[in-house]
Amino acid sequence: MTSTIHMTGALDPRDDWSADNCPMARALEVVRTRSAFLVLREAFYGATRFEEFAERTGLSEPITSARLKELADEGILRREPYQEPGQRTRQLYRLTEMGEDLLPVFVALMGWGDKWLAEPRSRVELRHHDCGAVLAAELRCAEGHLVAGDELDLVARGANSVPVSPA
Amino acid sequence: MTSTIHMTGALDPRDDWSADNCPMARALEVVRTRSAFLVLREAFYGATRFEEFAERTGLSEPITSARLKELADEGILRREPYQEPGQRTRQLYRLTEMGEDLLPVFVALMGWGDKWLAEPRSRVELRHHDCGAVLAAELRCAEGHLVAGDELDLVARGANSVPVSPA
DNA sequence: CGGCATCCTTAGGGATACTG
DNA sequence: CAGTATCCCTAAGGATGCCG
Repeated sequence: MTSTIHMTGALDPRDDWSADNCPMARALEVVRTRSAFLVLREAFYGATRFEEFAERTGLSEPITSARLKELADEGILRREPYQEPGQRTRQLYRLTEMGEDLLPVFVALMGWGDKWLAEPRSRVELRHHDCGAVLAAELRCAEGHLVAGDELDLVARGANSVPVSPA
Repeated sequence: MTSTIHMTGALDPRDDWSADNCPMARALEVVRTRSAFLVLREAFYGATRFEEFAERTGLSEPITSARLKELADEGILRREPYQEPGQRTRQLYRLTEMGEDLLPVFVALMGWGDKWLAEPRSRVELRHHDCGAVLAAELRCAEGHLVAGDELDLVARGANSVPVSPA
């Protein structure tokens, strides 16, 4: 099979979708830097305090600080004040719903990395908590069909005719 | 719900999985730069010739050249010689199976970008060719269950007991 | 402990010019 | 058309030091 995405309709979707208006590109911007990725990964692992982030990511404090601030400004992390007795008020950083929604991106990355460049093979994997089975990110349509790589069409939003591939 | 990933077992999986041995981080390395992402996106759109890549991505030729070479070296693109009459032999660049397998990553990015930062809203979407329904990247386990963000366990590979979350 | 300011090094990427 | 080589600018990120 070939995973080329078929394009249909009058306009070349790339014209609408290239450069700044591409949702993939914009999403990638959020995760793209090594530091942002590491901070988010540790957030998924449950880190909440500044020092946890700095220590677990291995990032310098200035970078950790900058990334936490940016991610909070973008709405991906939420600051939550806390106070330990005798200490001043500090901030916790938690994933917002927007941040949690990044999980499929991370799982997709993990699946690909595990399959294709796992040397040395990671000794760790993600499982479904309820049944213990291994996780994967799957491509499915709203009808519930598993979608193979050559069954994608890129179409104008809202068009309701079933698109016909030019190929 | 919270999407914190539960960690189970004797070893802290992060110790095995942090830094260089993290499959997510390694996967991200491949797509991370703006140029690599754009080249891959156009490959999914069906670009094969050098000039197509340079033109559609808007990247300079040197960068296009470097990225095509790197992606080919990494096994994500494959060079394929072709010759037009009277011309010297040139190369086409096609996605390998390894490259095609990146599709869920792109779809996951797209879904997130569409949901959370689509302003202006993209007028384009991905559909299932056969039924016309909109696509999404879903988290499912090998048993076929849809997995919510708080139902993940990070466990040592191959452990066969159903893990119990410490939380 | 939880940060911010400063400085410096390196990697990403554009412009331009050149080659087969 | 399909690239390379060179040069330069900018952004990512570490080290160090300071401050509440």
